[in-house]
Amino acid sequence: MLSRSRNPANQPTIGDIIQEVPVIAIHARFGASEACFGKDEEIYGESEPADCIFEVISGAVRSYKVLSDGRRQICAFHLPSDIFGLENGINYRFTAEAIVETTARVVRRHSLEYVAASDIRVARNLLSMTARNLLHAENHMLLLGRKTSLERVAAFLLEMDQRLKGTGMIALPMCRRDIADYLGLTLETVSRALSYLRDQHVLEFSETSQRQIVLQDRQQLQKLDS
Amino acid sequence: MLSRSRNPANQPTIGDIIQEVPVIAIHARFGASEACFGKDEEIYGESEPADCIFEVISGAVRSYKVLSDGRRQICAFHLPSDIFGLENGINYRFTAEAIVETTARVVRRHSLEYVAASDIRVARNLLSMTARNLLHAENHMLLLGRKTSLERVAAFLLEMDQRLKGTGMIALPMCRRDIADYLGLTLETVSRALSYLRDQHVLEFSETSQRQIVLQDRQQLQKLDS
DNA sequence: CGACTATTTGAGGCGTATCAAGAAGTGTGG
DNA sequence: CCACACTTCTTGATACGCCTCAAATAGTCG
Repeated sequence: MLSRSRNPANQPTIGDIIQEVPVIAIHARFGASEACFGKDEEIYGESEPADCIFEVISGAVRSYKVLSDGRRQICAFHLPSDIFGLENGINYRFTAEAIVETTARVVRRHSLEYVAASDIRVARNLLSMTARNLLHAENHMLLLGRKTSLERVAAFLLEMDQRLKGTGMIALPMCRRDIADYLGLTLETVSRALSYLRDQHVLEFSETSQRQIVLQDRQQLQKLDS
Repeated sequence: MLSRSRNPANQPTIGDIIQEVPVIAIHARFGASEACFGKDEEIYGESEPADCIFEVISGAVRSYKVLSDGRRQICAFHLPSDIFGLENGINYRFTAEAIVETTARVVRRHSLEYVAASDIRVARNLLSMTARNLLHAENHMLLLGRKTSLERVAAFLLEMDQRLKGTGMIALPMCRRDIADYLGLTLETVSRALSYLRDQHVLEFSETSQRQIVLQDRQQLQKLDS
């Protein structure tokens, strides 16, 4: 099972949604294709018709909402093997942009819905994906409503470490402003929190880049996450 | 169709989930019963086994998470005809408490899942409910991450007005602290925002109670909501 | 009526935002 | 490979919005 083997965290891929069929078969069954997006390129805009569903192959994507005066809230980052663009209504609820050069598998929505209408296992996978997104959103509400800046940054680092295979070596694809807009802070506050954690020997920046972070004391981070 | 007639906003009731069967029939089919909860009584606790699904008949319920030091984030208020306690995982993700004296229809989870496993229309209704919850959570993330206290209170009033039939007469079942914990603020800040809106003639308190609010300028509120 | 809870209002403090400047990193063309 | 422009990140100084603490008022219920 191709789609299972690269899926340790039990997150369904588009292959899993149509029941563990190897990715190759999905292409045949759904006419899935691949698309490539440059850095900062928009993949779709908020309230556009939601025609396609995407699975990140490589790169990273941000999904966000904006207020009329430009304040932005990033609601999720999508990393390789993540699915995004799954909608129940007619239109997309977010704008999605590639954070770095990104390739994605693209499935037409009606193809998937056609199968889901007759196959209850497909429908159940759609439900479990949506439930997973809901779980993440609810935890993020607690973070945005009640955690301090340090707690937010600690939670972010733990989330990224976990999603980037938990090696303690985090290669962040996104800039400080993206992190800030995800955590409901400013980029300066994020930077200060990271510097503080570095001074406390909880983490280290790599020599080459401030986006490469090495976790040195995960227990301390977990304590900060409350 | 009983369940349709009291359902103008197209929110599925437990009746709708099993396809528009009148409520009477649900009781027979699922063995649904009714339960009553006193003010501040816990309905279920976070991470308890999620055995039951509830539909508010009368009253109001809050669903919340807490941090170890007591900070609380209310993620949703449940009003009459709302369903809550629907989980995809094994355990509840929130604590649910009655805000006032509340009666609810109770359905055993496995009864519903038994039907959903074979009936794709039931499964699709479960998906659409979860998607609706997700939509609300995502909008609330924007509020918690990026809106000012005044914008949050304005958004709250508009949400409550809409859910309480949009008459402009809002009888809030919850106290200021509950509102604050829903909006990621303190109760004093909520109180100050409401007083400010009263001074601006955007709303009025009823003579009898500060929980009865009359909206006088909804346009102004919508402007504040960004 | 009296005890208790909920709400309002005020004064002051704190945490994060804002503004600003410099350092570090990245990319491009010569 | 370096020079230059540009973006990203860090750090400092200050401002401000919301929180905290406190007290008075209003509302609720026995």
